[in-house]
Amino acid sequence: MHAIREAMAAMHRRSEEIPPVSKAVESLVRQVIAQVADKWTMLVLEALEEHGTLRFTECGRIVGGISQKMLTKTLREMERDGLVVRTVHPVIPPHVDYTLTELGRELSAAFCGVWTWAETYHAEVSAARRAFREREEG
Amino acid sequence: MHAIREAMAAMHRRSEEIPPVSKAVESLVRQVIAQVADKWTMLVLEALEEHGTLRFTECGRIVGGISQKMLTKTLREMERDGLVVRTVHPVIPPHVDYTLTELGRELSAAFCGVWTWAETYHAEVSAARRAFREREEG
DNA sequence: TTCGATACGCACCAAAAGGAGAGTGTTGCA
DNA sequence: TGCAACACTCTCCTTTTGGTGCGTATCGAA
Repeated sequence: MHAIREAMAAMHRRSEEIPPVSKAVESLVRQVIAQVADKWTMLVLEALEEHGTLRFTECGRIVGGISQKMLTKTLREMERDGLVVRTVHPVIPPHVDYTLTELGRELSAAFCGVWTWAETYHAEVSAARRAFREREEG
Repeated sequence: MHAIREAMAAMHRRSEEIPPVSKAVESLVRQVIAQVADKWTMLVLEALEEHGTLRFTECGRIVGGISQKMLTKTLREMERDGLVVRTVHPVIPPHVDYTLTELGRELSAAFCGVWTWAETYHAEVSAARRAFREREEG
C-alpha cells in the first residue's frame, strides 16, 4: 500500500537526495487524494453507484442538500478526472445524463470501506464527542 | 453497505413519511463522513498508522506541507472524534504525543482502499485531465 | 400569450479553510 | 544574560467553498 513512501524513504536513507520524479508522483497521488477525498464527490459517487445513470436534477435530489452550483462543479471535476461520462441529448427541454466510468466504479468500491466504517462506528464517534465535551467543560 | 438508505427508501415507499430517527442517523453518518473525508485527516491518519506514536512537530514533518495551525486543528478534531489519544508529558520542554485509537486504526484500514486506488490509477486521472483539456481547447 | 420544463451560467455575498509570522512559558545550558 | 527547545496560540491576510437568486434557450401545452 505505501510502496511510494517506502521507496522514497529507502532512497532518502541511501543518498539524502529524493529524485524529482518520485516527488512528482507523490504530489500527484496527494493531489488526486485531495481532489477525491471530498464530501460532495463521495456523495455523488455513491448516488451514481447506486442508481446507475442519473440526470442532473435527479442526481441533486438523490444526493440531497447540494446546491446546483456545487453539483455542477463536482460533476465537472469528476468528468475532468475521468470518473463520470457526461452525455448530452440535444432535445428540448435539454436532457443530460451522467454515468460512472470504470475508474469511477473502482473509486466507489474503494470508498465503500469508509462508508461501512461510518455506518458501523458513528455511535462511537458521537460518544467520543460527548466525552470530549464533558472533559473540556467539567 | 447501504442499509440505511435502503431502509429509508422502503419506509418512504410505505408511508411517504421518513421518521426523524432515521434522518438523524443519516445526517450523523453524513456528518462523520464529511468530517473524516478531509485531506489533512487522511494524511495525518496515514502518518500515525505508519509510524505509530508521533510527537507534534515530528507528525507535521512526516505529513509535510501542513501548517502548525492546520496540524493543531486536525489533531484536535481527531482527538474529539476518538481517532487519536493525546498524551501530555509534563516536562520542560513540553512533550506531547499522539497515537491512533482502535477506531482510528479501523478508519485508516478503511481508507487503505482509497490510497491504493490513487496509487494505482493516478496516471489514468492525469491522462483523463489532459484529454479533457484538449477537448475543451480544441 | 404566457407558463413550465431542463440544465445550467453568472453575479454577489458570507463563511470557512488555510498560510505566514510573531508571541508564550519554563528550564537547562553556554 | 540569553538562547534553544517544544507545542502550541493569536492575529492578519488571502483563497476557496458554498449559498441564493436571477437570467437563458427552446418548445409544447394551457
